[in-house]
Amino acid sequence: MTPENDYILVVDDERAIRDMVCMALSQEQFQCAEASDAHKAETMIKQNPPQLILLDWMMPGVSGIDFARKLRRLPETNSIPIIMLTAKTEEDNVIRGLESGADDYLTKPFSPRELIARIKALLRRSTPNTTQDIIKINNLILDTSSYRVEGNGQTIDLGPTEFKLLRFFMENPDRVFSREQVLNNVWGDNVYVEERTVDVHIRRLRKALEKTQHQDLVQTVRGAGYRLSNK
Amino acid sequence: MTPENDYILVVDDERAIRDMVCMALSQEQFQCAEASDAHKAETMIKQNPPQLILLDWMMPGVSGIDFARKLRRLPETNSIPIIMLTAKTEEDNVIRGLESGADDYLTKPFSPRELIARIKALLRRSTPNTTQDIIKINNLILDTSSYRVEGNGQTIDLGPTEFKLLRFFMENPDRVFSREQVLNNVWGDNVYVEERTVDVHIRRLRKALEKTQHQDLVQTVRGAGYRLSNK
DNA sequence: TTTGTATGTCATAAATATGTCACATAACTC
DNA sequence: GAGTTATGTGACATATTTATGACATACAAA
Repeated sequence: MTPENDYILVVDDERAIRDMVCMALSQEQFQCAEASDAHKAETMIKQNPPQLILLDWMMPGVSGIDFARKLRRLPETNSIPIIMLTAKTEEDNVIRGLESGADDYLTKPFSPRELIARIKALLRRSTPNTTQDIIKINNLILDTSSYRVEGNGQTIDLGPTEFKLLRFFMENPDRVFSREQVLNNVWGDNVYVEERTVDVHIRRLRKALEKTQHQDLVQTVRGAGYRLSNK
Repeated sequence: MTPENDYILVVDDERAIRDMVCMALSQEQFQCAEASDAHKAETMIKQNPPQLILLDWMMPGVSGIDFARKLRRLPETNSIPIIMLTAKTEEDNVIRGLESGADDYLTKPFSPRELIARIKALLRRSTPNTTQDIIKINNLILDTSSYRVEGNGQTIDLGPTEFKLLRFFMENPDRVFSREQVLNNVWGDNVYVEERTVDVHIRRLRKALEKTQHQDLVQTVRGAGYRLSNK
């Protein structure tokens, strides 16, 4: 499993624990990914850094402690929150865990609810820096948190409707939507406007995109609707 | 006791606990201040915000939970890490504590070493955000401790609300906030004022900023809200 | 109390966005 | 190519959103 964006990485050699945790996470709308050892975890983190790591203390090969230390040393992983999971309850271990760079420490068996609560507490603190919802397609960058669109380095000015329209298409690239579907998704249901109104807004969007050499991005599919090309 | 700068505030009605904790803290070079109830704590926090708060769950008058919630609601105290101390060990309480805004939760009796380790783990993470008394964006310098704003060398005079507003935007540059979000973050929740009031204060802020050649810093994003441009 | 500053709200002006129409173009059918 | 249909495009009246000045009230300092 390789989630697209924000997700929590569970690193533990015990399959049962991983399953239990992932189940609990998914019920709270968290994306979840698993790794059975430190090596696999490292690869996954490199490819797509998670928002938080749940790390088992004991693992074959590299121990959780060493792995945490390593993550803390690298600037690109340094700021990812780590919660350590372990059967070891002795005080010394807790302290060693925390000192190795973990942000929190939970002893097995732990309650899923407490785990979730601790995850949320950690994310609450660390998200503000990370929260950037950016979608990239074909040199086009749309940032939903700053309401900015950039193409080939230049800023593109869009009206509210055009922004929503582009966002919708960028969230579903390469898919054709009928005018009715566009209306329902961008304008919302229960709003009545002429279907041809979509054409006009597509026009306005295209015009704005032309200014930064994005010629054929929004394509017409005759008889079917429109599509944002990803090719 | 009123430490000058960075310090950790211990809020607990039990003197013995306070003494024990402060002893442990001072051995680790942490400054320490004590408060025996929420009311006193509030006054101290207002005068000189601590770097971290150790908060007892049970206190006469306002409970630790309610106090934590309150701190989380106010923007100026929102980022101070809280560790909750308690005799209550039941899972539900842990969760309630964490959900009320605490960052960590320790049950009495706890080992001073574990407490220290958890404090360090929290500070390690939160210091970068909190310690920055001075925020700089685009030739604008805002000093949260002296309530001064300077732009291109000149001092800018702002009213309290405008200052908080600017501070909020400077802490979250390049992000668009709706009027409602601005109200919640700058005025605080549970305060009812018209959304349009934000417009007026934005106007006053802009006017003040104009005097030092900061023309287009606070931008309107039609249909969405306002943004402090970082570009 | 007086004086001065700060704050929230309103009314109105100004700016911008929106939906629709009419007509131009392009695409498809036969 | 003529006829037919779907889409592109500019213009425009209207609606919506934001800017701004004024004002009454609250609050604090003198």
